[in-house]
Amino acid sequence: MSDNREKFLLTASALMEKQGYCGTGLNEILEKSGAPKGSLYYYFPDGKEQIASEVALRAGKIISGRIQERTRDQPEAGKAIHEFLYTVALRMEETEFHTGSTITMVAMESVAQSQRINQACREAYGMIIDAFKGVLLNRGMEEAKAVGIAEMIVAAVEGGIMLSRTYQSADYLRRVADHIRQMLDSKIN
Amino acid sequence: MSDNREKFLLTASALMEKQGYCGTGLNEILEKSGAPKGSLYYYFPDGKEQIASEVALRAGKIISGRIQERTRDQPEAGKAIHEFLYTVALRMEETEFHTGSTITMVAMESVAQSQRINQACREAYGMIIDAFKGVLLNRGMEEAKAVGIAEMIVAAVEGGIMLSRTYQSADYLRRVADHIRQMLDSKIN
DNA sequence: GTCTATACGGTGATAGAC
DNA sequence: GTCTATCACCGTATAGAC
Repeated sequence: MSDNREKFLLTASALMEKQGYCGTGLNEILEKSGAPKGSLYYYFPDGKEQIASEVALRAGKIISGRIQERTRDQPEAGKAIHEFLYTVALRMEETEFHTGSTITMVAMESVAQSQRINQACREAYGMIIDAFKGVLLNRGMEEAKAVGIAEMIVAAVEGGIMLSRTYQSADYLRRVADHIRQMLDSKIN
Repeated sequence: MSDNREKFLLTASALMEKQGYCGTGLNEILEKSGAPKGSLYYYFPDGKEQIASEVALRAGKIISGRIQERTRDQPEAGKAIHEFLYTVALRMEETEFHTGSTITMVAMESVAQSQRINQACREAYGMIIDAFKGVLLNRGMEEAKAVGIAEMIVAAVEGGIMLSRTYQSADYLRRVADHIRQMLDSKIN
């Protein structure tokens, strides 16, 4: 829990979110973090692979945490998730669309690169799916149905983020959010 | 339209689909394609950037073409798209999940890398969205509605492919396909 | 915990001969 | 059209001093 370790991981997250795993060099992370060069392999003895794994897990924790927090006060599932996704869209605009896809960036490359990173990405996505599932369960949806719908939400949202990133317009994600809300409202039957 | 140029582009497509833009080296493409080393910058004077752009555009053409062909004989939109997506799922299983995401792989990295590649990815996604839109229009859906739904389909499918890739299970994509069919059938009202 | 130095292979790209 | 040689730079990782 050292300060320099934390600084390093934070910078690595930002850079990999923007450029991906292969596109981000250790030297670049070192530079931008301002962390001491000598301590890299002290904190991360397994090198880049370990760093990327921790970046993915960290993102999974943060995002699932945000989902829980920001949906807490809204009793309707559709409205709660819709509001959350709109804040994500806003954040994408504020960060020049270099945000909202840490896990995706690392996950896509990991399949051909590293078993360890791939496993971390699975766990990270698992946390997010579980978070959405929790929102649905708390509003009275039955377990079996909630898992499937939570997966659908994650798929649609990740795709929407990807389109928004490519076209540099958060409206793709917003339309996905609108559709999800509409779907959830109709599923209440 | 030389043979060696074609060989080269084909190999580049396969490798970038698997490993992404930064993760794929020109030397690797050269080796695996068997194309002559000396002709790389003769066919692609703008280097890697040009290659990736052509890879993305090529993928857009191929995929949109497949959508048109394989949905032609099925009069119901929901069923047609569902069947198409199931063939994609099958193909993912057959290729160890290194398939179905050429544009996505290149697109995610391109935003921070190259304006030119990014533009090519927009056009490529445009072709795919148009292809799905065409399927819906041909079955009688009105224009304005069709664009939005086509975008939703692409978002959900891309997200589903990404989850399938990460978890090495085509069932994520299949569940997305099931959901899309259900959605389209209900939209007929 | 942090530093410096360094090893070693790889990267995209270019020049000039044939 | 293709080849070879070569460029300058970058990548990750390690060793050993402090």
